Amino acid sequence: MLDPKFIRENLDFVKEQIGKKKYPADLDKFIDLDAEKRKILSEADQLKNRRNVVSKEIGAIKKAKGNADELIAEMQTVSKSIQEFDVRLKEIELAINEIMLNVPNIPHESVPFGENPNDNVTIETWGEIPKFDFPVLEHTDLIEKHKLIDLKRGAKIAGSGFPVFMGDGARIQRALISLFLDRNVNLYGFTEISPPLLVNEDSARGTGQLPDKEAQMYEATIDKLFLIPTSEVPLVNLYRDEILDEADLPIYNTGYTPCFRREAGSYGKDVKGINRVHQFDKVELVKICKPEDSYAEFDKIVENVADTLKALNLPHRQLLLCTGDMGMTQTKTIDFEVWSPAQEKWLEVSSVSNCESYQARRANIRFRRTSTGKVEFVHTLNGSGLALPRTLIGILENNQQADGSILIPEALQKFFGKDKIQ
RNA sequence: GGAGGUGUAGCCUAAUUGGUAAGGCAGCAGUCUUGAAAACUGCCGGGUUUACGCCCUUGUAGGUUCGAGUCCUAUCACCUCCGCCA
Repeated sequence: MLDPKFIRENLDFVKEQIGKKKYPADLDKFIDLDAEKRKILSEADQLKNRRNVVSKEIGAIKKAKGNADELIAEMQTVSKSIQEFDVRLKEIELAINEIMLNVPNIPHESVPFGENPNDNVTIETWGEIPKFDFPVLEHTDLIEKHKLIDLKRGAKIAGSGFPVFMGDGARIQRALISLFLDRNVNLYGFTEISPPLLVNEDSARGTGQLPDKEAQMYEATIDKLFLIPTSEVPLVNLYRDEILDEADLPIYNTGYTPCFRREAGSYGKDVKGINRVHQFDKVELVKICKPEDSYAEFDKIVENVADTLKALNLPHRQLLLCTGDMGMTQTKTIDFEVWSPAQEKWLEVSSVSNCESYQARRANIRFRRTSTGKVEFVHTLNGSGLALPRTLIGILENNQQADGSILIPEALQKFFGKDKIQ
């Protein structure tokens, strides 16, 4: 959510900026409603003040055994007016809220304008794209050959897109999770969090999954809970409706969770194997910090993620997303993509974003600045570090050998327990 | 799932038959001091306002009332006991 005051005072600028993203919003209507709201609020406040003052008088008169019938009669009509104002106010606030929840965040000045993914900018490419002197197998073949993942049985017990990891497949998943968490905690200073996998409606709204991405989430309707599409949701909502101490910032949280996504619109080649699935594992990075620090913290997350990909020796590139390809809540996003030699394309394994105060405003996460004593919204950032399935594809495909075996990256070996799959 | 109890600001604790949230601790600033402690003064939930001020806040949402921490309804969290359960 954007600052209503900022919109009011910079209407043209905001219109221009959000026009660069693909989310329509009726800001003119907001301006009208906002003006009406403030008018009514001030009138209602005056009446409430009158009621408070007179009610006190009535109390004093009653105590002195006097007659307050006239004042009480007046207050009856005043109270009725207040009630009418409050009803109208609630209607307006509901309407404003609906608009505001659909106004996207304003892109950072460093973000390139663009219509679609073609306009994203590659800012760094790392590693050598491997050359093979034998026919390259796709990950779908490799997982079958080594019995790492059983897609058919997964489809049987749950549905298409619910892979069953088994044997070395299950083990390498566990190894990757351990590697990621250990690095995030020991090298980058994050605190490990193991959160609930289901969240309530307020949490889903707090991080911006509702109302924008409702169709992407599985819902436990009887209990009004949502299966998390990313641990960003619980990791940020931990602090919902809180005022944090300045001394506690920045907060660095990392968490491993399964993630659940309905992904209704996907089809075709993209979903082959484990390229895109309904349930997958991910280790997430979340930061809560002061506004003036968020872009430095953003750069640090990007560096951390790149560092981990290098540790796995995975050829990858960084993309600065253009305005048209960004999500609603972000001001700036850098995607990390790993090279798939069999599919001959780049696969997204991480997305690092700064939400500035957008999520904080929605989720009402603030901090008290010691120097001024004032309460301000925090900035929130998140990044994957990393998502497992495509990272696994990268490892399997890039490290395959002529004899069909797969070498395990050195950094992963101590977690995996051996140096190859064969 | 059943029964009972408890929710007041960071923490602890008051508030008469309904009369508009008292106080303490911690914390922050200042005075005093060589420095510190102690003592004293002010601040010490949120919003809004240049400011004075005003509005909101007793878990949450409603209701009754001129007026609700207090009465009524619903709901949530925690504690105790019972049941079920990895």
